Amino acid sequence: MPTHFSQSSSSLTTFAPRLLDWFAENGRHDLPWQQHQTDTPNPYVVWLSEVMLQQTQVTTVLPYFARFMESFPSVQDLAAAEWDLVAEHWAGLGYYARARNLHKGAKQLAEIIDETGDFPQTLAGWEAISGVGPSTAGAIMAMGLHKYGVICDGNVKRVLTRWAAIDGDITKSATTKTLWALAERLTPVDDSGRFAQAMMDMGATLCTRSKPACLLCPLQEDCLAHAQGRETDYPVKAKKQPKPSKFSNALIIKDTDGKILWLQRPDNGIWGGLWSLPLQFVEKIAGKASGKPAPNKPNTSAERLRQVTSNEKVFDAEFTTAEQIIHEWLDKHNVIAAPINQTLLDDAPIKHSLTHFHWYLTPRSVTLDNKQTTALSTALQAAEINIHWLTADDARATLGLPRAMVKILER
DNA sequence: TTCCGGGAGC
DNA sequence: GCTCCCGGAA
Repeated sequence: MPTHFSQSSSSLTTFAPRLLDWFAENGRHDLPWQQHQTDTPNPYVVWLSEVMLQQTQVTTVLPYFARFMESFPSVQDLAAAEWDLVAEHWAGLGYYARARNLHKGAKQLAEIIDETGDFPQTLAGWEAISGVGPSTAGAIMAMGLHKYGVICDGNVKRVLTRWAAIDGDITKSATTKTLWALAERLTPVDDSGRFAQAMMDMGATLCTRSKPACLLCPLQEDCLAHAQGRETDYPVKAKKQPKPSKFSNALIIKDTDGKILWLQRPDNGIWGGLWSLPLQFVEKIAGKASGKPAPNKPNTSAERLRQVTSNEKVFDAEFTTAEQIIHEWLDKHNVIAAPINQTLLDDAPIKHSLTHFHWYLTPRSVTLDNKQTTALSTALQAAEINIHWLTADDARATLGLPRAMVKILER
C-alpha cells in the first residue's frame, strides 16, 4: 500500500473537515434512506438503497425505493417474497443480476438475524452477502451501522482523481489500490458515515463529470486538477471499443384469444429471471465496420435466418433453450411470423443498447390455432421452461418486463 | 442520435 | 477482464 500521496499532509488533514462543513451547509439531508440524523440507523434501508444506487442515479431510484419499502418493509419481508414479485418491483431498473443477488442477500441476512439476533456487524460479514462488494459493504458499515467504513465508488474516484491529479487508468488494479488507500487516509475514523454521505453528495452535485462547480467547492484551493484547469481530464479511463450490433426478431405469438406467449429468461445472461417475448436471433455484425445498422428488411431477414439456422455454432450461442424449441417448432410446422406492420415505415426495428452490443429488435406476429397453442406449450413445459399466455396489458401489469419489451408493446 | 457512467460476480 | 441495463448528458 502506498504511504505517500501527491497532496501535502496539511491538505490531507483538512480535507475531511472542509468537506463536512460544506456538507452540513449544502448537502442533501432529506433522502429517504439517509441515516445520519438518527442514533438508531436502519441497516436494511441503507443496504437496499446502496444496492439500487450501485447502478442508478438518485432521482431514478427514489420511486423504486419507495415501492420496495412499501411492499417489503423489512428484510424478512423481502426474504419471504416470491422472486416474481421482487422482479416485478425491480423491472426497469436494469442489471437484473443485482435483483437476484438482492433477493438472495435478503435470505442470507434473514438467516443471520435468526442466528445472531442482528445484522452483520463487520465489513467481512457484509461482504459475504450476495451483491455486496467492498464499497457497498463500507457504505453499510459507515451509514447503516454508524461504525467505521470507507467507500470508494465512482463519485469518490472522480473527486479524488481530480483533487490529487491521479492520472492512472481507473480500470487498472494499481490505480484502484491507490484510490482506496487515499480514501482510507482521508476518511475520519469517528465520522465515516457522514463523510461517506458528503463524498457522494460532492460527486453527485458539485464535482460532476462535466461542468464541475469548482467555484462552490470546499476543495478548490488545493485541487491539483483545478490548478491546471484540467478537471474534466479526470478520471482517466481507457477508450472503449465500438459495440457490435445484433439483430433479432421479437415474436408476438398469439393464441386465438389474442393472448401472447411470454417466456421467463434463464437466470444467467441478459434479463436474467425476467420475462420476455421469444426472441429469434437473425445476425450479429462486428463493431466499427458495420457502422450504421441496415434496417431489417423482410426479405433479407428471412434469408439471414436461413443462413444462421445452418450455422450451428452461432445458433447455439445466440438462442436460449426455449427460443431454440420455438424456433424449431415454428420451422417444422411451417409457421411464419410476419412483420406487425405492412408499411415499411413502421417496420423499423426497436433499438436497445446494452453494455456490449446494440440490439435491434423487430416485432413479428403470428397467431396459432388451439391445437398449435397446446402443442407449443407442451413442448416448452416438457423442457421445464416457465411460460405465460397473457395479453400485453396483463403482462405489463403482472410480469417483470425489461424496458425493451415495454418499448415493443408500446409500438 | 450517440456516448457514457456505474459495482459486483464470475 | 468481461458481462450486466438504463437514463441523462453531450
